[in-house]
Amino acid sequence: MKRVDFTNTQVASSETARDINRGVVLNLIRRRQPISRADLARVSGLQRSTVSLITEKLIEESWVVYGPVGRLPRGRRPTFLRLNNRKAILVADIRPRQITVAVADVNGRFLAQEGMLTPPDPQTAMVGLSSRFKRLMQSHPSLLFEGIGISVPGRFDPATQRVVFAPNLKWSRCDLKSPLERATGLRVEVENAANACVLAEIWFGNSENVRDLVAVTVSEGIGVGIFTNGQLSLGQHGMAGEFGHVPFDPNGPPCTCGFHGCWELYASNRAALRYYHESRSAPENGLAFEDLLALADARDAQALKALDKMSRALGRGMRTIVRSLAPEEIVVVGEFARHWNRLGPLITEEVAAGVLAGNPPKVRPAAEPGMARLRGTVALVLKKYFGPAERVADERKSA
Amino acid sequence: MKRVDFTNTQVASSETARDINRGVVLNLIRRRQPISRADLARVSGLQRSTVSLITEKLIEESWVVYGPVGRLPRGRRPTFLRLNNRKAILVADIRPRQITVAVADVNGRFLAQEGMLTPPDPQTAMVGLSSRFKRLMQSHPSLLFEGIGISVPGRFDPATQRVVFAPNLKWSRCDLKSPLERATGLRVEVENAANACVLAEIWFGNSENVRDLVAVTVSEGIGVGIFTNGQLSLGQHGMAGEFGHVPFDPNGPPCTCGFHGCWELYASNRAALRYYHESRSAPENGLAFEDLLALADARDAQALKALDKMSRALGRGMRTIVRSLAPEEIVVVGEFARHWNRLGPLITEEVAAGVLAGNPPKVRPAAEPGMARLRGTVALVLKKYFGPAERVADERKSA
DNA sequence: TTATATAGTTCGCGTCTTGAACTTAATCGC
DNA sequence: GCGATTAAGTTCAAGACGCGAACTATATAA
Repeated sequence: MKRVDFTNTQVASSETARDINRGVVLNLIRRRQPISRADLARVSGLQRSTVSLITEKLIEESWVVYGPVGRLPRGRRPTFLRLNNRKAILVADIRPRQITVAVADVNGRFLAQEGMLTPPDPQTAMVGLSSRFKRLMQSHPSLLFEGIGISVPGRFDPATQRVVFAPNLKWSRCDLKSPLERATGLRVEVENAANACVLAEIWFGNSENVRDLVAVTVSEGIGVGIFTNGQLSLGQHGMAGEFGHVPFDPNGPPCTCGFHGCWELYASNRAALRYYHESRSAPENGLAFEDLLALADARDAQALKALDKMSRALGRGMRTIVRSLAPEEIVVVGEFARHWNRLGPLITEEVAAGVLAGNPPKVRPAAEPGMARLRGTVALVLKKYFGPAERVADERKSA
Repeated sequence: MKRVDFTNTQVASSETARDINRGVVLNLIRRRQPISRADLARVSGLQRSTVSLITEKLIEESWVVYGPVGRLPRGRRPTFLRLNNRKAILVADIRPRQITVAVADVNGRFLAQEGMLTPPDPQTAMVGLSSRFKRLMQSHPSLLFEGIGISVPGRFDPATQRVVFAPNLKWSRCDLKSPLERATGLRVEVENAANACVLAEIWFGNSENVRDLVAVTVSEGIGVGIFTNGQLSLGQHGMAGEFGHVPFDPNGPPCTCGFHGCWELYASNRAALRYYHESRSAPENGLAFEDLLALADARDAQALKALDKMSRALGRGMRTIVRSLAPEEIVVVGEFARHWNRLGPLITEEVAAGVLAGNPPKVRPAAEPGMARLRGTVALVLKKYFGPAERVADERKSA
């Protein structure tokens, strides 16, 4: 199965048009399934005949299957089409402490899921991941596995195909792709967790037609994924989005990155814990962020105050994102979002108060915070087969 | 239930392929002229026959003309093709104090240029611009004018087609397009000055194959233009790039934008003047930035110190750009760049010292700082006819 | 049974790129 | 000079694709 073809300047032929239309149809089926060919033609603007030919191929490639037959007040009944949920993706979300491995179908639904502790070195991790992936493939013999997607708490350099910056993970410049590809025989895609969250929102969330969106992942640190002009923005070495290490207060304390006063020192889970301990003027103990959330659940005043302070810092720092990127939406991913009813308005308020002109962006929690990373990596793999979720409108003039 | 717009998915046909190839050929001619059709075929990967057909049309549309005949050690001599320099664009660069109006040919060369003082209100400005444009068209009867490009020291909202944020210009929410289009009969394109500088570099500079570039314009304030994935990133309301109003020191002085400690308070021309006066512990007099540069020319110690300080602040603030966007290049536009030999290294040093991982971006002055805005607006108009300067490699699967 | 409405297919046509064959035009060796 | 060689540029049939009209299939309502 061919995938990409990089030539000097990208020229087009009839096949290019076919590929584009194939992507349009496939993505429409994905978003609006079940849908009839007649509706696909109406929605896409393609001819019914063209849609029939394209879907015939998609069915042949087993991306699409026939669904139920519809009912109409008059006329022949439409045959609905939908994605073939036997097409599946293996995914893994690597986090500093734990790795989650899962099997997902083409619709981003999870069919199996398991966890493992994150080993200290990438080699051990790759061995563990390989065996789990192989086991999952064996235990789901009816599925058609199309690839593997990995999300990492760091930046993945598309040029060198390596993880290059992961301060909260101790692995450095490691190659996660080739060992897994060799072990499983499947293509492996790796992406930063925040970027994965962006894809989750764009592919499986309600932001289908949003062209400029930013995802902010809040955990130990802060990661940001940038989606602009309908595409992920990666930057040199895949380093775009390190807003977590943009200075929030230049006179602030030192950060793991080697600099001072980074945003994530004020607005991450660790920051909230620090605020909590400061307010009790007690030394740091082994309290985990999860415990702080539990205290907040129990309406502990100091825990709530710490979360409030963290949220305000989060909102304040987002002003930098708004001024630099002006996204339409900011999606927040993080355990703290469990208290969105209380904390969301604080963030929104800080963001809105800092807008220079125009409407403030819509700030909202992720559709399914716990699944965002994993689901995004499903999209990461599917993107290669489906084409972009949104096709950038081209403003060329026709002579 | 709201009605969905069904025309939003962009489908392709043979004509789409043709348009893409037309753009590839036209841009190749632009960058490599004079060039033979045989070379175009070699470089593009298209067939010689296809190139011939495409160029025939381009010649018919008078975008391209025959050039001199080449020489080869053997074989038939190639006929070189080049852009028709009778194709022309009218451009204007609106700045807080002065507006520059010019005629440029398709290669970005200027054939006429004149200045006017910026009127206090947009209406008067539009009247003045219209009459100058019409006069320039009349005085160049042999040229084929294809459009008008305007650069403004503010943000242009593509949705409403209005200037929405221009704190250094007092005009608010003004429509520059329709009055000029009515008066001249030509299509008008408006864009922010920093974005125009980006286009100047990408189209006419040496950054042809750069996919992630940022332009920083330094004058009264600081403006930033973002180019990522081979496209300008505009954001909601065209507001992307307002790094000038990202907080540099949250405890700093108030800014015209209503907030405190913005970067441009520390790294703009105004900041340098302030540093100069502070060092002399003298009150602000009518000294213009141009005068400060003249003092620096004369090696005035305090003037140089002020510029040094401004440059270091510039470099420090660029760390935010590097961390958030990770561009391959940062292009600096501003009068101060006249002293690049001294100030450039200071900026580069501050930027390089703040890199989290990977190579630091190349920081360099604009190719032709004085012409960048104007030349960029030429590209702004041409882009509509030529298609994007760089075609984004598409990673869709080919069946 | 007939009229009407809708889904989906078939097929000829136009557009575009391809690639081989062909024409044009130059140099070089003899 | 003259043919061999080399390269530029053109011509043309073939192939791929989307279009759109005509056609088939299948439903409801009168």
